[in-house]
Amino acid sequence: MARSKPPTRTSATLFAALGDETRLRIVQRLARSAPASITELAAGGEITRQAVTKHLHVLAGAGLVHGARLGREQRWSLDRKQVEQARTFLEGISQRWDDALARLKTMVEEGG
Amino acid sequence: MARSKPPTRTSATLFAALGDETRLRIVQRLARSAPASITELAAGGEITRQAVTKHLHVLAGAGLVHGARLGREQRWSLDRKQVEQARTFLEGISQRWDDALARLKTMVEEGG
DNA sequence: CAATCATGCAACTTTTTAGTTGCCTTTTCT
DNA sequence: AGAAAAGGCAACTAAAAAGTTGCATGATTG
Repeated sequence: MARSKPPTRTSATLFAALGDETRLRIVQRLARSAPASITELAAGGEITRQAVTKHLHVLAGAGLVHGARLGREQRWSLDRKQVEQARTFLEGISQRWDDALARLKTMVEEGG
Repeated sequence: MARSKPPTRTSATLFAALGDETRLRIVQRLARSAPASITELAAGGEITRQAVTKHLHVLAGAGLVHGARLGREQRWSLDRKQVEQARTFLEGISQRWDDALARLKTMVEEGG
C-alpha cells in the first residue's frame, strides 16, 4: 500500500525539523554520543517519552536520524548526510549573496 | 518602552525561520538580487502581500533580513551574518558527530 | 490638492504542532 | 510463567502559524 502522502522532502522540511528547541537538543545529543534509545533520550528531560517519539519521527521524516531495532529497544542515530545538505544549501545562499554584492559593486563603479 | 517579549533568538529560531517553503523562497530571492520591496516580493507569488509581510517579519525576528525605509517603500535585504551562524551551528554538529565516531572506533580497536 | 502607490494595523479562519493521557504489544530476565 | 522494561498506537487539548479580508495612513506625482 502506497503512503497516502509522498512527503516531498525539501530543504524547508529539513530546516523545519531543526527549528524546534527540543529537536535541536535531541540532534545535539545524538551528535555527541551516538545511538540512544527513546527512553534514554526522554530521561531527565522535561517532556514525555511520547513527545520524544514524535520528535524523532519528525527528524526521521527529514532524514536527519534513523532508528534501528535492537532487541526490545530501538537505537537512534544521526544521519550526517542531511546535516551536510542543510549546510550546502546555506553555502549556496551565502555564495549568491556574495555574487549579488559583487555585481552591485561593479555596476556602481562602471556608473551603470 | 521595552518590548513585552524579549524574543530570545536561539539557533532553533533561526532554523524555524528557514523552515518554511515560502520564506525560503524569499531568502533565495533576496540572496540573488539584493534589496526588494514587499510589493515586488509579493508580485507573481501565490500569496497575499500581507502574508509576505508576515514572513518578512518572521525572518527579521530571526535576524535573517532587515528592511530600510526609502521614501514610501521599504527595501529588504539579507543579513549574511545569521546565515553564517546557522552554517556554523551545523558545522558544530558534524564535527561532534565525527568525534563521536572516532571515539567509538578507538574503543572497538582497543577492545574496550 | 487629489489620485495613487506602498504599506501598516487589526480581527478572523483554518491548519499544524507540541504535548498529554490511557491502554496494548513485544522482549528480557529470573 | 510472570513481572518489569521499552515501545507503539490512538484520541484529545491547547496554542502557534499561515493566510485572508477590510480599512487606515504616509509619500509621490500630475
